[in-house]
Amino acid sequence: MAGSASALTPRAREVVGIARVLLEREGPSGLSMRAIAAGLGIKAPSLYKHVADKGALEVALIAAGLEEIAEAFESATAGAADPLSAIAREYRRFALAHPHLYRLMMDRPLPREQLPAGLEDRAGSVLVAAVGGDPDRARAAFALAHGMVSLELNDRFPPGADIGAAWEAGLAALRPPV
Amino acid sequence: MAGSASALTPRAREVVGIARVLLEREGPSGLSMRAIAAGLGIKAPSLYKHVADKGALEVALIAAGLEEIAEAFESATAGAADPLSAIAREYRRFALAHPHLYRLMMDRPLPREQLPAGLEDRAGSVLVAAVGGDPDRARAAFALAHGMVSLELNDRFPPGADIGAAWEAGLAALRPPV
DNA sequence: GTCTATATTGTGATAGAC
DNA sequence: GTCTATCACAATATAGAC
Repeated sequence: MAGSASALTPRAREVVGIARVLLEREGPSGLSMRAIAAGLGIKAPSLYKHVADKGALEVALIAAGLEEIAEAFESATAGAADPLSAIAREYRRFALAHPHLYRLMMDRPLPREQLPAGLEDRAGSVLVAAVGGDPDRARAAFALAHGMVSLELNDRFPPGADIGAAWEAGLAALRPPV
Repeated sequence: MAGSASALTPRAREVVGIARVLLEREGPSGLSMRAIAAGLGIKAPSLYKHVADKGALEVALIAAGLEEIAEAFESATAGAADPLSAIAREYRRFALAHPHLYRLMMDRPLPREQLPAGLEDRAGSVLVAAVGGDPDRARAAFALAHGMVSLELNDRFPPGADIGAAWEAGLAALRPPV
């Protein structure tokens, strides 16, 4: 069975909440079991009563991020005149607001079997619609967006670059014909 | 002074060579000073007679990769009818052939002050020409390419996806008008 | 549900002899 | 240019008491 979303106990939810704060504030090296435990005022071994291991904790963080993105896409495109631009805006906003979470979500294969069923498709289908129905075009748009934010987060564009203009150049090319 | 390419001694070049083999064969966790030394038949502390520290070693790996890409771009576009496609083909080939080196090169800010002067621009100017002269379009093309290979390397496309078709959809949109 | 104590394994790096 | 010995540090995770 794919998509067995292991239900979290309330205390486990607190653990994940602290983990997210720590990740976003200190970066990936701040995401240690010791630090998470300290954030809750307990000791590291106690965490293992609430989450199986560090991997399960990371999966919970990833799932939460994906859900946020899917929701943002859905509400941003509802009745939008230019849904592709709306999605792009939300995508960039999410990545810049949560750079460490974004990297945790993207810099590795998706743990598909441990994610709620259908979660991956939720954001995907909105994007396919926004480019006019062609899945290949949607994948190119996904790559454009992921490439843009990942280059921006890693400071890979030259100092004077107009990142907004680069986005617009890419979106103009991929926008569906009127 | 930017671009102070610290000249490597012949022995240092051997160290970097082994490091690259190890990185590509074992992944980033295989790139330890102990393992590199073992590959040369010496002990880890001896490495510090040849390279300042692990960071300098990584910079040397990154510079070598960038030079390979710049050369590939230059020879692939010389007299090419469709230079953008030629660049895309070389870019993807490089990333798929050296996935761990590619990630080492891309998943962090560029160490610009420690790189040979002009290296970053070499690949960049070829790309700007290939999209017709617009730097914003060139940055969108860069993002598309980086996004495509990074999603492919991390298995982020759904199982049935036609990655070649997604590339073509993106390139068709960014190709300069005839 | 929390604790202490501990196992296990790893890392990069330095001092100083030869 | 290489060695041995070692520092200093960090990590995830388990056992077993309370």
